[in-house]
Amino acid sequence: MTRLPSAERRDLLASAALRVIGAQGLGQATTRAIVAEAGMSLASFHYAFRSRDELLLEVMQRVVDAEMTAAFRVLRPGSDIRASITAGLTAFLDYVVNDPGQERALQELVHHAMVTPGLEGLARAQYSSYRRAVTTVLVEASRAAGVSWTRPVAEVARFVVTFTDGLTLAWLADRDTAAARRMIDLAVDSIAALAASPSTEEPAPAAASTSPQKRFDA
Amino acid sequence: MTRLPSAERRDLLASAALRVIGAQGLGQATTRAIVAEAGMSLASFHYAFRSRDELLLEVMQRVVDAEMTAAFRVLRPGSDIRASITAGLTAFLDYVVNDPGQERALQELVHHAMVTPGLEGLARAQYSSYRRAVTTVLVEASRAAGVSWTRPVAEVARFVVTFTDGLTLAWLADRDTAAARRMIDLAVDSIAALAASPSTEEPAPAAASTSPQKRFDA
DNA sequence: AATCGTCTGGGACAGTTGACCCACTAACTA
DNA sequence: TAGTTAGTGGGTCAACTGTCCCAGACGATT
Repeated sequence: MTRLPSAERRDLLASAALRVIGAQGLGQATTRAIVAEAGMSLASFHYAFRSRDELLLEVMQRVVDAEMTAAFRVLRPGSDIRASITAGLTAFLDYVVNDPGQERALQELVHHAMVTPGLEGLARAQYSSYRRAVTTVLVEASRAAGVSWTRPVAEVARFVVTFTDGLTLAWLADRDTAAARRMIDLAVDSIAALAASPSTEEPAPAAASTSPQKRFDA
Repeated sequence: MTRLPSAERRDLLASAALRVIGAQGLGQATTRAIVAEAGMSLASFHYAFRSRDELLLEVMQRVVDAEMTAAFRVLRPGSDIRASITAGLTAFLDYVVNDPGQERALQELVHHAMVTPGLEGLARAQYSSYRRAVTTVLVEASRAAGVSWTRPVAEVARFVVTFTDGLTLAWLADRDTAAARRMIDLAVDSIAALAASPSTEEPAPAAASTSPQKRFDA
């Protein structure tokens, strides 16, 4: 095998681990399976990582980054808030459909973190950075469309993440993309109902209560 | 250990396995850990089950049943569709909060089924029976309230399940019950927006408002 | 009471796993 | 060139895992 700097080797092992976890589950992601996927020997593994747990930690951090940069990068906020939301959710679904393993791995790693002593906080952190990314997107989208959210943006962001998580899990289980797109349609209505135009009194589509007339910006 | 009929022993082992999986994850749910939790010997395990996989299969089927009977049993459809939805979702959240391990175990088992050859269909089946149960509840609730759904009930059911899954995952990760209840408020608006009184062509005016104060009653 | 099938406990076994060690090689440096 | 560091391969180890076996104990039937 060619000689590689340690950092790059860690990279290779982490992405190999991600592939194995996505395809066969965390339980099958043994050090041997991972190095086989990466095409190196066991010794190289323990040269780059002190232990399997250390690798898993690196994989988790890496996945969150990838998720945020890749899934929401495509968003192009426009003047129509509904179109923006649709585009964002559709891009997310496409991302999942395109690489189901990564998403599967992500969820399995979250579960792993939840039950592993010392890693409990990681699941929480993963989620909070996840929501923060969505919050940024939401603020940007509402600004571009000239609307404001009728609930705190953090709350809207949590709602969006709640939906995408459920969407992901369902799609991973039954791979019904058409049904997933129908869910996006419904979700768009729900989320758009939380946006109100401050200037013109255009009634929100369908009907959801925008009872507290208080507006939340950024 | 006292003498037990085989069926009851399978029962004991299955629920012990469920507890172990919920508390420590599927990876730690070894045959030894399971029999220790159940308070029996290894031999008893292989007397009741041919293999660990067979036990896991039984656990999965059992969990779906428990979920459906326990989580939705409490629903008492009333004349107000919003109240019915709120009650249903709140009951579900309470169920999760009350026994987080079971829900954690459920999700982990779904992931396990998704990557295990021969069990791929089980994840799908689990979801479909899950949705069927929700469908039943929705039909009952709309009938009691004298409203109809503006989208196919199956679609509404999928929407509800999508939401509850996302809600569950988020709560398991950060245990923020107050935030979860706020999500329920938002979801209730979204779902109620899909119900229309058949007498009027227009969707329900959503006179009921989202009051952040009434978050704590069910 | 004798017998037989049901059930139990302890122990054993082979395979797998994470971790590690040591001799070896390639690249860089002085 | 010689020396030093960074990286590698293969083999090894103890621990753990799922599974199995066997000697025996219980309960019902005869």
